[in-house]
Amino acid sequence: MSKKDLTELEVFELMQTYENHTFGEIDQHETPETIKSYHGYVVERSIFEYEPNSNPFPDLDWLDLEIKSTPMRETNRGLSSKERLVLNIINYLEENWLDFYESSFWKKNKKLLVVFYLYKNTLPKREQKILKSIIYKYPEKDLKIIMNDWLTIANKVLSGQAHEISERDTLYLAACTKGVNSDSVRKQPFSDVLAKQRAYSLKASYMTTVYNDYVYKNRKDESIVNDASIQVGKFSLEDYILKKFMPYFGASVTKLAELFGIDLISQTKSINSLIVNRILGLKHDIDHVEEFRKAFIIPKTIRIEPNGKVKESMSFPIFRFMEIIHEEWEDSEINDIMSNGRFMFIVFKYDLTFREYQLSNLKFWSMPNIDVLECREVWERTKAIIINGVEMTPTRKGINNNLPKKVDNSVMHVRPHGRDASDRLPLPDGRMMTKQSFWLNNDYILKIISE
DNA sequence: GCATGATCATGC
DNA sequence: GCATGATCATGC
Repeated sequence: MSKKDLTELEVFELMQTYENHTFGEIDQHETPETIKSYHGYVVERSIFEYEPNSNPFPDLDWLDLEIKSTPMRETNRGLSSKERLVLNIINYLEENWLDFYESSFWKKNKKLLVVFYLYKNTLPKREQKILKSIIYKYPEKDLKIIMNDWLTIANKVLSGQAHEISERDTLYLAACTKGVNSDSVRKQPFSDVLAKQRAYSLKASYMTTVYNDYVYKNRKDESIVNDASIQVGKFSLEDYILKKFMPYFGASVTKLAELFGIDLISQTKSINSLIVNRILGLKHDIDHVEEFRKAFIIPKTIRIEPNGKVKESMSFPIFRFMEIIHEEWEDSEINDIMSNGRFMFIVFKYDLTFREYQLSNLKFWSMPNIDVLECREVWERTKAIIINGVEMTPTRKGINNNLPKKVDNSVMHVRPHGRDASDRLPLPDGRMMTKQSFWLNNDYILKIISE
């Protein structure tokens, strides 16, 4: 039977038969592993029997179905998408920037057959396995966010700023660079400046959530938007979140706690987060908000003290000494957070007149590349120190170490982060050390939220 | 007052 | 019991 006769359901059922199969088992053409898009080649040629191409219409055009393969990898937090899902290249000159439904993105990618496979850097490509294949249609509320993302990209091009496009401009759909090197540039319609070649892509955070939605249907993710929350071109996800906070700006922590029925006693370390949860109307943890996970939005509360300063640096998840020594910066969790995360800072500021903390500001922010480089420097130094053997010196205040300190870098440092000092992990040389994590410097945070 | 080691509160 | 966000504590 020709593959051209298959219905959508039959395509889905066909792909299920390949789950847990390696690409080597599927391949009927001895596809060389040196091909960059090896996995896609194998699926398209050996399962669907056509030559990979760059047509403007979907691969299985009679079904409006575009085929995509994407790697998942194992992390400390379960499976997560290894990279963004790259779609078609953007032709700035020929794209219809006035109508989303006429765009090359929508025409080619309105419906996707996504083949998730398990990536392991220890395995050759032919031994990597297909995990799941799904036929993916964007849920209505996702589509609105995607359309807003597309408009953001379109507006950059229409104002002659295609060279200023950044992946961080958008939430789910992004324009990622695509080309052999930074010399891959293209003309844009409303400026003489050449712009980097880019492709539409779905963010890795988005793909991770799509995968987990599919595999773990009873997940704890909680959505904060519905189909009507966002208006394309008028009201973004960030506008929507801001609107939820608006009524409470200027209110004191005491008052907000009272309003939401939160007991103030013995909750000093969590009171501000609890208030934020209630403002967003959450039942569960703020880390399990669907839209935050898809867009990689990282909520953080910040306190400004009576002296106008941020006293505390900002912590991130611990790293494992035995893992960081084998990692590269590009694959590290902290790089992912700083390069791809979008921070949502909720600021509580001490008011000198009323002598209390008040909810004062909400700010979305992404770290500039130049500061990510600083983080990298700290990370590389941390890795080197751990490989060379950490120096630990007992003092009256605890055990001092020689990992990167706040005074060493303007952006990030390393600090203990555990239940207490006895909460430890092994070092490469067998000694144990209190768990550590990366922290953004308090003065750096103050600078960001003051801008 | 700051820098940095240590610890608390919460949710899963 | 652990991970994590947030804050505390104290020597200098």
